[in-house]
Amino acid sequence: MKITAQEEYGLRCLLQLARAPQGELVSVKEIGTREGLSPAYVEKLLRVMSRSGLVHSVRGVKGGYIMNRPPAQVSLGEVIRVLGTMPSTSQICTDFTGNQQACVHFSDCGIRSVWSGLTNYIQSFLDQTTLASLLGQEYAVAEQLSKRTGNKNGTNGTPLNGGG
Amino acid sequence: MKITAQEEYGLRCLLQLARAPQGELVSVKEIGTREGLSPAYVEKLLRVMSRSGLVHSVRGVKGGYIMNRPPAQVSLGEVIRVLGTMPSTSQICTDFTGNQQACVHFSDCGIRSVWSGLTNYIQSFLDQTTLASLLGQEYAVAEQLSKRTGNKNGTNGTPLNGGG
DNA sequence: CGTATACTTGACAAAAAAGTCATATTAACA
DNA sequence: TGTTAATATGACTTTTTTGTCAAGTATACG
Repeated sequence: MKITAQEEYGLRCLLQLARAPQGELVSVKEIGTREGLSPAYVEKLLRVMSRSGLVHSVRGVKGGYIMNRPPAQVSLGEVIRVLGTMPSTSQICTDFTGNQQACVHFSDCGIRSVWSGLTNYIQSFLDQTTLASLLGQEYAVAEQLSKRTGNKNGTNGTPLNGGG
Repeated sequence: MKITAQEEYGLRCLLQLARAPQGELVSVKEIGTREGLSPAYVEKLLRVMSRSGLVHSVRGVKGGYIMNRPPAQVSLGEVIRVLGTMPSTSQICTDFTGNQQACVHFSDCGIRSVWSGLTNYIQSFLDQTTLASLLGQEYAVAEQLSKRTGNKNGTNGTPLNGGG
């Protein structure tokens, strides 16, 4: 069970966009500097998200990337599905390289059921988490209000779980 | 988010041992045949589990592999921790190759908290699932009873989730 | 226009994971 | 005690994933 590099770094880059004031573009170079990643790599990750409509890009001098939807309306599940290789429930076992007979046709294959159960379980966690919540509740609220008050910069809130 | 090959195939091999009648050794060759995997690969996977005490090996002519504990007393979580590279909560971000400043010291790193929350969430699912339950409830019961009745062969039961 | 800045693209290089092989060791059994 | 069947091990090859590069295209601005 593993979080892939593409998911980890892709999410980091996306959060940089999520943190930017509404409507403001952020350049690849800027994100690279903030996250300590090479611009070429950041570019690659952003491109994946751009192609799937998660972010929007603007070329040319003053160009950059920007989120297509506000962070409160994007779930982690969506991001991970775009960046990663999370198997959809229906794909479980279809790319198994072993004995398909033993896997698909016999009823004593205990694997499919756990993997699909686990996958659903994880998806439900991810789908219930929005990017805004990752930036802290304060930020999420600030975002909602920003359209009215003009206060744009959320600093930090309570994390989901005090990890170390 | 990905289930690694080692986890997938390692678990399959382990389940073959779990299905074997109590006290009976199963050879690598036999497992390979049943799962459609090469003996060399099965060997490698079993070795990992052997070194960490999940299974026991017996060399020589009538040798083979056998579980160290009954399937009802082994959790999926334990198996996955042995086979895979699930990050422990404390490791989250320590192997991040980017800007550690941005990750560790700033409070606006929303990553650590989600990853550790997600990791805990997954672990709790895995820790609550025993190998016996993967073989179907009937089997789990049969196992418990086998010491008294001598009925050793559980066939199949209801999967956790009708995946496909 | 021309130039500087930024995204776009596909090919490539490096690293990690997956899977194989040859060889050594152990134990049963005739 | 020699043969056979099995595990043990580490080096090796292949495949996949990560990450880089160089050349191209679009846009702002002087």
